[in-house]
Amino acid sequence: MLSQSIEDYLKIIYKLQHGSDAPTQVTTSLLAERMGVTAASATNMIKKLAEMNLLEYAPYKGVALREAGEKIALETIRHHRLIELYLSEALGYSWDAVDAEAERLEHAISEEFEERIDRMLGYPTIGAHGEPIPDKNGQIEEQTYARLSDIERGQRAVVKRVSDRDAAMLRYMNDMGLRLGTVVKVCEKAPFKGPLTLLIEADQPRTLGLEVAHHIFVDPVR
Amino acid sequence: MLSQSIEDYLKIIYKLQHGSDAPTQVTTSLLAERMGVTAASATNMIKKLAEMNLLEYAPYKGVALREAGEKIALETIRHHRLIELYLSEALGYSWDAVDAEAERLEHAISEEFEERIDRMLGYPTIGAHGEPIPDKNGQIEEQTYARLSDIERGQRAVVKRVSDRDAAMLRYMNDMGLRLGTVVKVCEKAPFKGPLTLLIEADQPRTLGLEVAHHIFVDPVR
DNA sequence: AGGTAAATTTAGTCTTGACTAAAATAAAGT
DNA sequence: ACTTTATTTTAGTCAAGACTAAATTTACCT
Repeated sequence: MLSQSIEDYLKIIYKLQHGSDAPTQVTTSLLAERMGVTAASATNMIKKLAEMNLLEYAPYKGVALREAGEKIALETIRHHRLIELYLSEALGYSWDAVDAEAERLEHAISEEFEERIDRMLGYPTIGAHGEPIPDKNGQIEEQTYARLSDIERGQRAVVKRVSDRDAAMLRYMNDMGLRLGTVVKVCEKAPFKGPLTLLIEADQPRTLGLEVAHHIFVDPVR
Repeated sequence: MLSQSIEDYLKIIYKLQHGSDAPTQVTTSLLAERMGVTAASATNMIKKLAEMNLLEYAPYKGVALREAGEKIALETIRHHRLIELYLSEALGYSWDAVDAEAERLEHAISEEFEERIDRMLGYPTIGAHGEPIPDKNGQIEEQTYARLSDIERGQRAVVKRVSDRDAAMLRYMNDMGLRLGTVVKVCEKAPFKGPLTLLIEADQPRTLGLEVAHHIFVDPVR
């Protein structure tokens, strides 16, 4: 059994490698920042993980997962996303609360638990925030969506995925009526990186800052 | 936040102090054995817990929980038993599998999780193996039942609680048709600590070793 | 190409919670 | 009361995973 810490490092490296704003290199400091540790601590762990053949390590350059490391990362991500969805569907958790809870539970559940909630949820492939859920074999279907901030004026789009990095932002989106599947229309785009004016479903027009719109992924309609 | 290890020590001390076969003293070696560590390790932890005012420690004599320690123990036990019941009721876990899963989950869940499953279960007071579940304030109603091994020949009784220490034994009881609420009648008691012959509900008579019968707690009927 | 700033690694510590081996204490029998 | 045995504690290690401070490497700028 691998430590919680190791699973977290691998998971974060995977996300950095495959995320929507994926950096060229997964650097020590980036990893340290996401893990909430100092760069020195991250270096230590990286060396250990490289020793275990879980990742490729080029000192001063960065890291990349090896196959074994990616497998563990995907298994951990699968746990996380299944648990998030379960908390939301079966226990009535709100959008912004599932991540913190899943963060701890993902390391504590057994294969049996994973299988049971997977079955109860009907073998889902999309998580609570629209993320793809890796299957039991570690297969994952990465989708690429447009950012709401990049949608043209007048265009309509369906919310497909949101960033789960900031709970407060999720709460804000939720309060605005933005959920997965919500249809929005971009009415205005203020110049100089100004806010968008949106029509959310058939509601009143609302304005939304670019920063938030940048974290909402959509599928343009028609 | 207290470590998982500390919660486990406190929980085990509580159970040793209040269990059905409660020893006069909770000794270092008993605690070490239940924790699966050496006596030296247990001594270390005991000293630490005494330092934290979580327990009373008389070197070479034994330990007893102080109020603060008991509170934590009961909170941990509450988590454990609510999770066990949830696994069994909501996720279809078998009797013998819930303990191992709850052992890890009990340290990972939040207050919100506790409250949600508590509500979903209808604020239960009895756990999956018949144990009382402490309430949110740490109030617990300890019940004392007779052991099936002590029931007189000819007497009928209702299964109220079973020991959850041994998963294999739980599986065996389950296979025999023994559940909470099951009515049994003691038909025979073989001499020299021999087995019992039981009528389980309206089924065929079956024999049951004293060792197992010792771990089944019942309420005599009429 | 040289110099500086930023990023990274190294070196050495700390805490937690385990371990073994040895010493100390308590209990039990004659 | 003394000796033997079992239990408990002390002393000293170890591994994991964090930290700070110092040294090193890279990258960038003129």
